[in-house]
Order: sequence, then structure tokens, then C-alpha cells
Amino acid sequence: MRDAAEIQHRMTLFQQRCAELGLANTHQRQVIFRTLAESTSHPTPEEVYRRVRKKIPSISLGTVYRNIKILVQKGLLKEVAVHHEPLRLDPNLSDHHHLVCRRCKSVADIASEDVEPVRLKAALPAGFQVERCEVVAMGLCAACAMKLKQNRSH
Amino acid sequence: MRDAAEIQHRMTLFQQRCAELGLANTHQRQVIFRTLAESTSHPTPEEVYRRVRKKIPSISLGTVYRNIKILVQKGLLKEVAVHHEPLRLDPNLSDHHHLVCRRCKSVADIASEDVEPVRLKAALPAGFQVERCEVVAMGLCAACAMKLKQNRSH
DNA sequence: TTACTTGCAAAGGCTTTGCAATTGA
DNA sequence: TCAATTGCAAAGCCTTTGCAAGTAA
Repeated sequence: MRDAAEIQHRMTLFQQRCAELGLANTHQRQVIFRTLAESTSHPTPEEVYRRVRKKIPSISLGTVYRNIKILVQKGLLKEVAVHHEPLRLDPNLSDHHHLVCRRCKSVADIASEDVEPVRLKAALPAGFQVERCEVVAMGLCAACAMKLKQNRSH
Repeated sequence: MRDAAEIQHRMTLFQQRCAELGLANTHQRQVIFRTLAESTSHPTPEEVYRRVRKKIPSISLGTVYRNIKILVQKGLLKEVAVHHEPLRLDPNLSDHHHLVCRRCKSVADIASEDVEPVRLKAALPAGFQVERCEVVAMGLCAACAMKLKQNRSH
């Protein structure tokens, strides 16, 4: 849970952006976004649904999914991981990092030795024991960069 | 595709580990593992199935999934992302990093300023444009560390 | 009024599972 | 022989989608 002023600020920005994007200001949408803005726990859609139902018992799970999808597309929310969807497998058991193309979703390895050790400057949440750090470098692979350049479409 | 000596080495190790773990040395299992060991592209189960069928046309998708699951559990394969499964949402739009508990899967944010910039020492695959780097620190949160200590399991 | 949204329910992907038959040790 | 494994098909999650009714602008 974040502090009230912060939430209020986010809600104001949210309404502005919705207006700019032509998204209607529905009660359901407001509550879904507020629920996410208030949380710090990176909830799943199901969890969002559970929380939102306390305020709007009649809301449907479909509406929650639909709004999440729209808001992610419009850049008002983010997804935590790059890959949820189908499982990706890796036969390389040693610690290493990944390079992911945001367009075609291809994944390449980066050897552990090719990245300077990650250093955290600040204290972690009390008692968290880090076992390993993985770097995920996101961007565009050469093939996708070329395709995007050609179509000029995002 | 990796070089033949490397593959051969991995296959030998694989058979040893299977024997140690009491996993039968079936043709299907061999081919599934070899297919993954040969690949550098982090395929999905569906893709593994597609490739394995060229060698064993009668294999079922279920067998592919079952073997992948067993091999991941036994530590002979890894999954690329930490979270595939249900989508996780993040209202924090600024660049930042994540701390993930490997046991309860909780996710916490690490502010961008709290991590030294990631530096790559080696050249990336030709033409890859990195747009941003995310650090995923994996480990055990305080609560899970305590629970594990108590049950001495895992 | 009109475009956007909602709830509902059905459909779709991805993955797991029960079962009888088969195979490896 | 006996436990482990397979193919098959059904079932289960998570997510998307078509539709008619309802709502915001």
C-alpha cells in the first residue's frame, strides 16, 4: 500500500491519459487501476479481480482482463516478466544472462563472464537472501530492427 | 546448434544423471534432451515437440511435456523466465529492477538508482540494440527462509 | 446519439493427468 | 518381474472473444 497523496497523483494522471487516449472513464476501469496503483505486490489478474470485487461485487473477470490488456497496451501498466506465456527451456545450467528481442521474443544467452557483477547500492528488504542475479537485456535484434525500419510501424 | 563433442559430452552426463536418479533411459527421453542440448534458441515445448517428431513421429505432446517437467524438477534443464504462468502486473512505469522469492514467487521492486549500471564486457550478437537492462535478483524472502529452516525440506 | 464498455458465457491456448498398454532395468 | 514410461484423450488453468445490453461523452 502506497501513501494517499501518491495514489491521488497517479489517479489524476491516469484520468488525463485516459481522456487523451479516448478511453471512457468508467467506474470499473477506475477501480481496477486504483487497485493496482495502491499495490506493491505485483498481483495477478485473478488477485486484482478478488480485490476489485470488494468494491464492485458485480464486476466480471472478463472486464478485469480486458482492462488490464488495454492499459498494458496503452502503456499505463506494465507486465513484470518478459515471457509469461509458453514456457521457454534452457539446457544451459550454468549461471548466465539473457538478451531478449521485444518484437520477436527470441532469446539469446550472454555468458556470465561477459557481464560485470551486479552490485546493489542499497539495502534489500529485511532478510532477503539473494542467491543469484540475472540480467535481462531487452531491445531489438538485428532482423527486427530492420523490419521496423522498413514498415515505419512501431 | 552446438558442436558435436559438446553434445556428446552432455549426453553422457545426462545418461549418468538419469541412472543416478532412477530415470529410465527411454528413446523418447534421450531425443527430447538431445534436441534441447543441441539448441541455442530456448524453444517452447511445442517447438521441441515439432523437432522431436522428425525423429520419432509417433511421440505425443504429453510425453514431451512430461519429460520436460521431470527434467526441470531434477535440475537437468532450466526454464528461462522466473514467471511464466499467470501474468504479473506492475503499476510502476519507471525503469526498475525486481527481487523474486524462488519459493513463494513474491516480487518486490528495487529502484533503478539502487543498482549500479549493468555493464557488458563483451560484444553482443551483431546488430542487437539494447534498450534497457533489468536485473532480476533471485533468492529467498525472510518468511520463506524461516519456513525452510523449520521443515528442513528442500 | 454514438462510440466505448460491461457482464456473461463460450471458446481458445497451454499444460497436466488418468488410464491401459508397453518398455527398461 | 516390477517400476517407470508411453500414447491417447479428457480435463484444467489462464486468457480472449462474440454478443446483446448498458453507459460515458
